[in-house]
Amino acid sequence: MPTIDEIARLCNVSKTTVSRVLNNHPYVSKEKRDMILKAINELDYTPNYLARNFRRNKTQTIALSVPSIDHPFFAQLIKGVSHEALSKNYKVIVFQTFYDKQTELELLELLKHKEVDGVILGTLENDWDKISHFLRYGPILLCNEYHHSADITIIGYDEFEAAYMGVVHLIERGHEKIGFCFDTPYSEAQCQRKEGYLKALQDYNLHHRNEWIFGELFNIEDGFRVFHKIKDLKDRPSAIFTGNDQVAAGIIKQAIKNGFHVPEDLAVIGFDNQLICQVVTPTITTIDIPIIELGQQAVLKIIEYISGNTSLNRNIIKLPTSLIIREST
Amino acid sequence: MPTIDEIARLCNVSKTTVSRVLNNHPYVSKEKRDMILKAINELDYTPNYLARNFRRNKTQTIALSVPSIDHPFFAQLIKGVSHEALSKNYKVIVFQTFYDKQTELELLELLKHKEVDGVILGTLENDWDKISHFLRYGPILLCNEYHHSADITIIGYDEFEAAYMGVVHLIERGHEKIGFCFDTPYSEAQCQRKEGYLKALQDYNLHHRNEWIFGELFNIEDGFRVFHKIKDLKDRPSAIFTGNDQVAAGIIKQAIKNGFHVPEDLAVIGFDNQLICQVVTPTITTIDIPIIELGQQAVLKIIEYISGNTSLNRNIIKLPTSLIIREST
DNA sequence: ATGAAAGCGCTAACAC
DNA sequence: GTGTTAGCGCTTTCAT
Repeated sequence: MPTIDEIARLCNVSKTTVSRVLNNHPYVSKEKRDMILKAINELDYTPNYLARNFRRNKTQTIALSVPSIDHPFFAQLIKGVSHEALSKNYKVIVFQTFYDKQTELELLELLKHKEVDGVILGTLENDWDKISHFLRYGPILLCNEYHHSADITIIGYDEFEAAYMGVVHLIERGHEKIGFCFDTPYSEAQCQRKEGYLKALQDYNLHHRNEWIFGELFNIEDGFRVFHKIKDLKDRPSAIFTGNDQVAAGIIKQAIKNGFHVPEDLAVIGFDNQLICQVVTPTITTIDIPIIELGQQAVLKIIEYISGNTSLNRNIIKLPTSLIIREST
Repeated sequence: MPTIDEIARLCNVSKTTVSRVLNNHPYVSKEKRDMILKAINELDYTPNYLARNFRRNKTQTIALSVPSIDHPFFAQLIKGVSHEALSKNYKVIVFQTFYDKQTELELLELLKHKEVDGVILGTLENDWDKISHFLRYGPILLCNEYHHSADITIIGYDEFEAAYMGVVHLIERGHEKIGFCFDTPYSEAQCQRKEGYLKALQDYNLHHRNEWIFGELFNIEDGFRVFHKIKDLKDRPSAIFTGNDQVAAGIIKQAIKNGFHVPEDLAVIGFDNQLICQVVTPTITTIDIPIIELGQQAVLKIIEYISGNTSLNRNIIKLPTSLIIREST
């Protein structure tokens, strides 16, 4: 591959001038510019980005963490982030934590090693004080997760309100015994949802039982399992807020198989508004989340920080959610 | 951040010695090694990978192209690739082509710019001669796509056999009028499937009609649409090979909605064995593909090429597939 | 408007 | 075993 020196030599100019042309700097005569451009074309020259990035001390890369790529919610988040990043000339490396603390810390090492310019955490496995320590190596922001005090930008939606909205919908459908599902108990986002659930019950003078609350639920198979737990209960809820379309689909599938009518015997509400909602019978009522926008916003913010235009500070951005009513409630 | 020079100065050694310790070279006295390790620890020093990679002329990054991330098949492929790459100390950047030729060529520019060390194409949008030109900048290999003559490693499975197996299953279930779906007509992989379909019909003395063959089918919504096309046919197929679980799910969903019995009125077979097969009613018969292994193999191969241990040549690797019989056939 | 020269942080060929 | 030295390809002062 030719280098900038060869172009310079060929054109009888200094490499400074070639560099100026490459970077669209002013103060290069049209004459020289044209000559250089011609040489670049003829030699099929491209700047070596490895060298350029080294010199500029920038990787033009951002890291995105997700628990697992093959989860529809995160696949969409990745899509949003990748698309926006690309249009801003950034590359994205996706890092799966598999819900593991250590793996998340390894991701943050990328920042320390100058392998990425910034990190978007789409999931949060460690306590914040383990993570904040890495802020001195580059910007980090939270997307789709929440922390009560971290001094960084947090991009998400109102988890409390979304859960409240869903549970109120169930109540308005006449349900008085409503269950609740979540994934990881240490997620503050999940805790906010639970508060929304409890607040809705309280506002309508309803009560819950602890045995109606189920944790560690992530996918369809978990939904299969939780249905059987519900079925075996002496005092069963008549409706359930699942917090996850996959879990909702799993519950519905097993419910039908076991002779339940949905929504009559068990109403189910999902979360995320994934395509699966439209394909399950009955179709699934759910909460729509603007996932793509979540990713876009995160990219725009992290680039702002990388460029140094803004200094890091606490900044909560909440995008709107909406209830999508279908057949399962 | 401290540099290698500071460590060297602190320890009264040359940076060469520090570098040797960093890279686990032999011939460093235990005494100096310990002293250097201690200094590294105290100063919280990490090598600057931007500099190291520049020096070594390696990015330690591979690119993976997929049509779209939020497609379950590709999400799993990404998962397989990422996981394997990580364990080999490579980063992965995922690139979505959105089935666009130009976007694919932009991805290959990464290779030219030295932004990645190698490329795994999980989809193929351009003619091969447009792509082969980039081989001089680094290794490229095909995963899940096929080309009749490209002189590179191609990792996939026997598309012909998989389709043949699926169609024979339908025939054995008593069907004589069998339809076929595909996504893009220019994909050689898809063409091989079609040949498998035709061969199966031929071996059992059956015929097809051109109106039973449907193209440009990718997702659930496309499945919705194709069902209506089938329904409106005067002479309808009684079974359909969809080549895609999402499409199968869409067809089934609409079929049920329109009073069809599945599989009695219309048998449907999917492809990929995604989780969706287990959640749709009836559950979907499909072809299982070892997607994760596909990704792993691709990574191992590309790293072999990057390391220069092997020179590029035509090499077809086909992993085994299997029929998973469920309720939709 | 242009060029000379320094240097980013690291590795490796070579000498001792 | 260890150090000296050159240099990867580029950008960026600074001088002219």
